[in-house]
Order: sequence, then C-alpha cells, then structure tokens
Amino acid sequence: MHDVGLAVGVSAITVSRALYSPERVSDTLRSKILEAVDRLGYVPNRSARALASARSQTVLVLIPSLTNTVFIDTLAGIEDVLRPAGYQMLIGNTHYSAGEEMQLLRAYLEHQPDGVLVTGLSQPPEFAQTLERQGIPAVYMMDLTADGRRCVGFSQEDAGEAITRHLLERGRRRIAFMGAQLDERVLKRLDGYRKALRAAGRYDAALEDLDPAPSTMQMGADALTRLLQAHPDCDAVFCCNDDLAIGALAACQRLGLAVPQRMAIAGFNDLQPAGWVTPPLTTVATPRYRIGTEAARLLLASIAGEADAVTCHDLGFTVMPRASS
Amino acid sequence: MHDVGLAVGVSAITVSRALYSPERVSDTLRSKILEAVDRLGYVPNRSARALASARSQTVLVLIPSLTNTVFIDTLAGIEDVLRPAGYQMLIGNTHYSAGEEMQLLRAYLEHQPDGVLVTGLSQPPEFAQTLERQGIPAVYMMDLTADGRRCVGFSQEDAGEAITRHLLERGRRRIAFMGAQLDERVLKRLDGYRKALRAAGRYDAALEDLDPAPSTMQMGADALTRLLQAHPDCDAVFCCNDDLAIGALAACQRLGLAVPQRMAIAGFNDLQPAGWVTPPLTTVATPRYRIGTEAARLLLASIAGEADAVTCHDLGFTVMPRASS
DNA sequence: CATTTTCATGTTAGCGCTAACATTTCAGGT
DNA sequence: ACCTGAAATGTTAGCGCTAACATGAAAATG
Repeated sequence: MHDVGLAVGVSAITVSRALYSPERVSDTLRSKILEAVDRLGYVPNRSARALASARSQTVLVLIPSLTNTVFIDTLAGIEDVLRPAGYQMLIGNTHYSAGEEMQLLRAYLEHQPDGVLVTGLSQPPEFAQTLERQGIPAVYMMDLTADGRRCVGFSQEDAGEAITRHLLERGRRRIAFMGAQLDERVLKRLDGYRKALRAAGRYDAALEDLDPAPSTMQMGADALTRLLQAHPDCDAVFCCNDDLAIGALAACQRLGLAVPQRMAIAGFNDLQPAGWVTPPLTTVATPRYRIGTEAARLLLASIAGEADAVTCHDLGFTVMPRASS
Repeated sequence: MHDVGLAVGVSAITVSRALYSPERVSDTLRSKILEAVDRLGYVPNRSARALASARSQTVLVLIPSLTNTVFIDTLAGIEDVLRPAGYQMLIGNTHYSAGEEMQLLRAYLEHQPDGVLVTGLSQPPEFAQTLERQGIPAVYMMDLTADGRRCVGFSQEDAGEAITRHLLERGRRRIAFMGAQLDERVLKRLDGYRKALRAAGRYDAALEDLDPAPSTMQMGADALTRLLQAHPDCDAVFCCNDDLAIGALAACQRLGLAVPQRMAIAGFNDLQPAGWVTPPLTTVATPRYRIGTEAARLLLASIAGEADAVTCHDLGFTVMPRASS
C-alpha cells in the first residue's frame, strides 16, 4: 500500500481510502491510484485489514454435508446474498456430527467471522454460549424454534405430518416410515408421521425402519424389501428423503409390486430426480434456496446491528402429490 | 494471549509456543497453559497469526459448480487430506466462467493462500502469471497437460474416445453426441468422440447436439426427442454426463423406444443414480475422490518446497458397460 | 568445580493495515 | 484581503501475533 502510494505521490492511508472508502478521495486522485494498483499488481492483505479494522467481512457457514443437494442449494442462496454484500463464506462441513460441529466452530472462530449460519437447532448449549461470549450473531437454518434464536426454515414436524396425512387421504392403512441418518430433522419428520398416524388410530411402531447410517438408494431398496418381508400388509411408506424413496421405488419394480396400486411411496425434499423417476415421486418440496437467501439477509441485518422485529421466518413447504401415491 | 500468559505467570510468546510449537515448552508448563486457554475461552486470532508469520495455512480451491456431484466428491477428497494437515479450505465457485474465476482468484488472493487448487487447464495466461508473481504454487485438477504445470486427473479425450468405441463395438452405427455446458472437459470428450467415429468412418457432424446451457435431465430428454426427429436412424447416443443420459433414457421410455435394443445410451461420471435407473446406465467411472486427495497431496508437497519428480498424475478412468448399451 | 552445551523462557520489533485525530487546501462569503 | 467551514489528505499509534535474537537455568563434560 505504501509502494502504491509512493508511485502516485500520496500516503498509504489515501490508497486505503481509494480502495475502501472511495467517497473520501477526490475522483482524479482515486483513478490515478486505482491505475497504479492495477499496474503494480498490488493485492491487499486481508489479514492485516481484518486485524486493523476488527472486521473480517467473513461469515461462517456450518452445514452437515456437502454431498446432500439440500444443503448445496441452501449454500447457493447464501452465496447469492453474501457475495454482493462483500462478504466471504467460510464453509464448514460438520458431517452430521455435533462434536465436529463444535470443533469446527472453534477452529473457524479463529477467523473472527462477523456472523455464523448454522444448520439445525440442536447444538449443545456450549455452542450458543461460545458465540455469545464472542458477540457473534448467528442464524439457524432449516427448522423453527420459539426460544428466541434467529431462525429461517419450516416446521419439519408439520411437513412429516402433512405428507403422512396425504397418504392416509389416499386410502392407505398400513403406512411405514423409513429413516436414515437420523439427524434432528429426520426425527422431527418422524414425530410428524407418528402424530398423523396416532390421530388416525393407525400408528404401529413396528412399521418404523430406522438406520443411523447415511442414506443411499441402496439402503432404501434394502429397507423396503425387509419391510415387506416382515409386514406383507404394508401398503405405503414415507421415506425421510428422496434418495431412500427412489431406492424403494426401484426395489418395488424389482419385486414386481405395482406402484402406487400395491404400494404407495413418498419422499422428502423434491430433488430433481423425484420428478423424473417412473412413476414420478410424491414428495414434499422444501424452500432450500430461499432459506439460504433469507438466512443470509437476516444475518447481515444482525451484523449491522438492526434489531429485527421478526426473529423466526417460516418459509413453509409444499406437499407434491404425484403418481407414486 | 497476553492475558492467558498473565493467568499462568508467563509471557505471551510462551503461550504462543505452547499452542503451536509444543516441543519448545516444558510439559508441566504447557498443560497449565492449555488449561488456562480453555478456562478463559481464549480463541487465537488467525489474522494476526497469518500477518506475523507470513503463512496463512489456507488453500484456495476453485471449482466450477457446487451443484455438480463430480466436484463435491473431489472436494471431499481435498478436505480429507488438507484438514489433517492443519490447512483450511477457501472454496471459490467459478460458475464455469473464466471471468469469474479470475475475479475470484483476485478476491481470494487477499487471504494470502499458501496454495491453489484449480479445476481444468484453460485459464487465461494472466491466471498463471498472477500466481507466479505471488509465488503461490498451484495444482490443476481433472485433466492432464504436458506443459509442465502440476496436474492430477485423467485424459478427458481418451475417455470420450473409449466410451464411443464401446458403442461401436456393440454394433452401433449412427452414434450421436449430446453435450451441455460445453466447458473444456465436455469439449475434450467431444474430441474423443469425433476421433473414435472418424477412425471408424462413421462421423457425422449433424449428430452432435451441443447446448451451452447447464445440463439438466429435462435438457437430456428434449435433446433426445429432437435428435430422433431429425435423425430417425440414430441408434446410440453418448451423453457428456449422467444427468443428460438419464433424461434421455426417460425420453426413450416415454417415446416407447426400447433401450438398448432400439437405442443405446451412454453417460459419463458414473454417479450414484447411473446404477439405479432401469436399465442401468453404461457410463465412464471417473476417480473424482482420488483426484482430490492426490491433488491436495501434490499441493502440500509443493508448498513444502519439495521438488516433485512427477508433475502430472494420470489416475485413469473405467468404462462401465451396463444394460443401457 | 569451572566450562560448555542444551533447553526453557523472555524481549524487542515489526508484519500490513486502519481508527482517530491532525493538518492542509480550497470554495464561498464578507 | 480576510475568515469560515467543509473536503481532502496526512500522522501517529496500535490491532494480536511471531521471528529473531537474548538471557538464564539446568544438565553434561572434562
């Protein structure tokens, strides 16, 4: 910065201002400075800037997985808001582990992020305390809470309930639940499923197939086969995500079971393939991209110190009835 | 750091050493310091550390897309090597745009990354020059080159040629090419396709369907329909990726064309759904995860200043013949 | 027991930048 | 010509940390 200044005949601080507070430097001088910056190939040092200004212009984003389209879509939304605002994202992959999440928070806190975006609400109390102590605002994504934390999402439980009710309305009587990963969101969908079935007097715990391993299509196929062996009267299954559902669909085809006549299948998320398999998959469309944009906007407002009237944004969900049910 | 030192009765530098050069502090003192760090909730400031030490312990990763599983898998490989080595990733999404790539490089250079991992080889000369000038080592991923740049990947052209030859060997005579996005890798696969067909005396430019828009399954379906209308004698199609291929497959089913009897379909990448659609998709399996790990390892070696004998790692590919051909 | 070597810890200075205050310049009014 | 105040630019100090050298204490050596 000093060298650029020398080249133009001004002091370093004027170069700094030309770059970051353009209105404080006269137009002629500023264009001369920018030209010199370009000519000399000067690259500002963000560490020094962060150190001197106590603002990193960086936001930490913690998501459970990079291989799950759901979070990638959310990330895209976040980026589309943060980038234009001059913020950079630090992406931390928690691998669905609370321990790793805490560890990542610690590690990334060293970057002094101006804010944090987190997936889910079930962090250990230590998590919020750490952020509190550092005075870093956070927004929680994907789900809702009434405990005062800022959040953007939809009710996972209501969504689980809604899709189960859809299956009931289509005349299904023995509706199974297929769950993998068993993170908090899946468990809340399971709660919704139970609520709907209990209300209809049709709940049977034996019809729940839960596997803590990450979901794959193979797992969906295996689980469906197992389920039908144990419960031949089962006539529908709500899979906690589309991957499992597509695997289940393939298994039905392999077993020669007509979908939806003999077996109805519902997924969750409405990923691209859901509309493409045959028969097209009934599922719940979730506003992933918008969760990203809204969460990022809410966070930026918090960083700017704007006290927001609404701390909890419910973006809803949509049951997508298709041929698989 | 000074406060932690005060709490234990040592100077700040000893705290620094206890954290980052443990062998230089006696065991008893170190454990006392670490205890105080924990008790006081001290979080080191990475900016200050980077500024003082001139090393950021950060690697910049530039990939064209976050929604493409191919790059996510590569990212996972990179992370698995970089994290244990104490490096953090900065992920830049170039959206397949050379302009954005250059812009991202500029922006992220402000973090003074210790190294850069880039997808592809076709950056403007300015790109390599900028890195050169800053003395930052780079590794290029996904493809191969003989121009001396460090790279880890496989020959996109050979892979395109191999899968096309596979279709020829299965007796196909009018083999179309379906391409989207048209980034350098797709164009190289196209080159391989042309090479194979020309060698067999069966090349026909009219059978190439190229669309610069990002690929979707819908696009694959549309392109196949269009292709068959214009060229009813077409009996096979090599799609530049699995998404297009799955869309094409669905279109065939919709049109009542038997796959593979009437129409053979081949994809590229061997993503999870390729083995799950019916019929299972013939495709080319690519070593995405390993490209990530090997590229990261090569970069770390370069950062450490180890002159590597091999600058170009060819990890190969595998044609996966399945029922769709 | 003096001398050397090793190990553990401390002191000083500075990384590149910006906040806060200080100074200069200049347009506009008297 | 002088004054005033706003706009443009400069000076000083310090953000939190570590490199490099300095010191002191303990261990090894003859």
